[in-house]
Amino acid sequence: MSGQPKGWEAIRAEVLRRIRARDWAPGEAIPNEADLAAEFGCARATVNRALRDLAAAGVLERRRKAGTRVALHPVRKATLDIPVTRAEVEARGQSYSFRLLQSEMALPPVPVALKLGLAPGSRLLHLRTLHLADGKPFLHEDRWLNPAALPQPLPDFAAISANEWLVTHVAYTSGDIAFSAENASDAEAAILGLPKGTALFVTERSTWSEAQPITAVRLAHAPGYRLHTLV
Amino acid sequence: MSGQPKGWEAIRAEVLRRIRARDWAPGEAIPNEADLAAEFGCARATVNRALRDLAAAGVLERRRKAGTRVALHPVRKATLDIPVTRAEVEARGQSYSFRLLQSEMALPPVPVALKLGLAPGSRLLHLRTLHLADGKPFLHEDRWLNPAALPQPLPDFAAISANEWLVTHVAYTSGDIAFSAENASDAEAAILGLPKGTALFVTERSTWSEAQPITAVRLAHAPGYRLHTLV
DNA sequence: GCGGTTATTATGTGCAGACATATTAGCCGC
DNA sequence: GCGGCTAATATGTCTGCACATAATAACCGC
Repeated sequence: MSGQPKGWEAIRAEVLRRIRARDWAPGEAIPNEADLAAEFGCARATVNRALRDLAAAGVLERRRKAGTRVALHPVRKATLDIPVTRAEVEARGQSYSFRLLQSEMALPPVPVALKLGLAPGSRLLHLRTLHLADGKPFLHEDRWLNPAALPQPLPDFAAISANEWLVTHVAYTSGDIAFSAENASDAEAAILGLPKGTALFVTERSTWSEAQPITAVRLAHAPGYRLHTLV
Repeated sequence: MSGQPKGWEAIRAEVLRRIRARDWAPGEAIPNEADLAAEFGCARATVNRALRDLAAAGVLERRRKAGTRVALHPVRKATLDIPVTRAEVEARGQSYSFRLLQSEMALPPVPVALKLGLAPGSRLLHLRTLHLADGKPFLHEDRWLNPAALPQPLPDFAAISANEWLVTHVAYTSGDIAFSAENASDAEAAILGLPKGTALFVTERSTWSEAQPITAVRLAHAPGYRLHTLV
């Protein structure tokens, strides 16, 4: 009817405005696509694009035939970027380097083997790497790699960090990430040059390619590390 | 030419397969939309939908005229759900409760005032809340609220947690979240019933409605807390 | 009333064509 | 060779139409 918004982003903005203004209250159904298209004077596909985007953001809930309604619990979703360590350090304007502390075939600890779903007794490549920013310890990486799932030949991990090599040479299909806080053990404190017990920000990740486990890694960040995101 | 995939998801899957199979290597440009549409025997809009989705996932990078290329640094994006504390506790199958420890108008510390962009001397409502899971300390919430930006009247925050009331009564337009690890201070350790120095997982959030600051909050999680997500 | 089948409805997706817009590549004059 | 203008090009978006699909609502026989 009245429509002056142009483009699907304008429509998204207007719908969002109405939700925020409580014109359309949480849990309440909003007009269907055809009606909105008529009101805004655009094609239904354009309205669809806008509403689909809001649904992806968790603001709306849509079901066929049932229609579109304002989400009751705005499950607020944040998206995190998971960069390569080198890029992360360089983005802070610091110089990046790393030292390979250990590289050997070994039997992984039970939790790692379980998590990756490996047969007992499978041996993996165990890498421990210290990443440095401006020469100071930044991150301790403790990684288990499944050679059977990797393209051969493997590189010299003292020359290229496993982190970086994997990103450019192995495509994973799925994985999971967990963040937590831990007190530094004696050993880890020594490696990072910190007092024992210092609170470390820990990232644990495991990745698969199809059904094959590729790697499980634990990253212990030096104090001051913050994972930041906008919503 | 050959195309049998049907639907934009099939096209996305096929493109992804080629990327993973290294048919199209990282950094390399892939055929343009028109060519792919011809190959798959579908409309360009359908290819566009698939490629747009992969670009949103960080797998592809697209620029007008420059074309589409496989992302060099698969800046993997993970989406986090940020639930209300009550829902989070109940999702673990535990019973939720909370205790309001403090509620008073006060002058916020400088970092908080700066972060919210407040004029010096502005007074805010300071709330401290202990959230419990099965009666045990789960989360210590230290919140500064800007009453000027809130709908009146304010509720009794001893009866409904600020967390929950805000979600259902105040729509924010933007905000930011940061995660870090900190050693528990004496005071915080006492509140959470932990030894001093315990590593705490800390979430800091601030939110705005338009240009108005609404709230800044610091959440200190008891040990064992993990933020988890799939990619 | 009750259970199960059928019709209706809102969203999901597809197509072909058109125009908009950002960027690059090439051209031109100096 | 170099700076700046211009044209070419790939993506971004919109339209109007069509059909598919999922889920509800209506109906009907019992």
